[in-house]
Amino acid sequence: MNVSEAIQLLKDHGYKYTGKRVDMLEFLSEHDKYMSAKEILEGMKDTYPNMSFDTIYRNLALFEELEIVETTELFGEKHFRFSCTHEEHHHHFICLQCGKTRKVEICPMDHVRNELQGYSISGHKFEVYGYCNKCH
Amino acid sequence: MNVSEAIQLLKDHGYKYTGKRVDMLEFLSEHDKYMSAKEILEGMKDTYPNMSFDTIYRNLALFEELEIVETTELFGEKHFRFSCTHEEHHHHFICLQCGKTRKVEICPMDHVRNELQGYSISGHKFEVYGYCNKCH
DNA sequence: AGTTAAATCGTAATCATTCCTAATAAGAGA
DNA sequence: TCTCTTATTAGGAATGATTACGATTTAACT
Repeated sequence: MNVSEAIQLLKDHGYKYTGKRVDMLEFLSEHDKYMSAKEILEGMKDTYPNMSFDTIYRNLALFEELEIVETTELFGEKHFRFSCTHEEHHHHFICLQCGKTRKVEICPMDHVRNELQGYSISGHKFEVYGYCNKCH
Repeated sequence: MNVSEAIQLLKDHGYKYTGKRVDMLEFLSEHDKYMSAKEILEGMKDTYPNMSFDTIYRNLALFEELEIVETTELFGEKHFRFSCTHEEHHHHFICLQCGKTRKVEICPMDHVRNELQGYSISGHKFEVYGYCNKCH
């Protein structure tokens, strides 16, 4: 997934091409880490000083729906990052200081399905938290 | 962990024995599932019709600190359940309908530490979501 | 250029959680 | 049992993230 693909995806679903959406996508793409809505709004300030929270939240929700971004809950706030791969299922190590991530290759579900036979499984979450080399 | 042990733990740490705390502990213990603060307050209404949110949240935070309860985020709200074991590290399958849980024996961290050598790991989260037999 | 529906702004509303202050009650000691 | 000290609590106000809404603007199509 990159910015062009994301824009194409929006078009394919009948959504309009707007400067704000492109800017948000570029900002997300450039910053390879989990960010809060406020941080993303802050990052738009240079180009769009009056961008409203409504626009941020609405577009992020749209991006999430189209799987352009991945989300998680950190410190009681929803955080967003540009989807690092669109094809492969994966998990993350997340730095609690800077929000940067590192892919974790292993998926625990491979080992768990046997244990939960008969249950209807609709999803799972596996995240490792800590501090990256720079923040440690 | 049971109610008596929890009360003893409170005493050992210099906290007072109050009817409200005991009632909360009993309610949590009887309901073997994740519940929101509101649900727990609702459950207290019979015995303590005027119990305040402050009391609920303050005591739940205390219980969490003493590891009497386990917590997780569901549907954007913090949820609480009586700690099912105090000794062993474990994870849960969680029913998104009723909140009931089932222990998952496997911990993915056993397989992940090698992958993340050099990182400072401070925690992790692994939860499986779905619907239990009754709710399916 | 004109039309139309989507997108956006600015602000108000919502909802979970936290904070604050006066009143209450538990535990310790006399 | 009585009093004193301090933790606990009720009630309501404050906070902070997120959502909703009416008015205005703008992208996309004719």
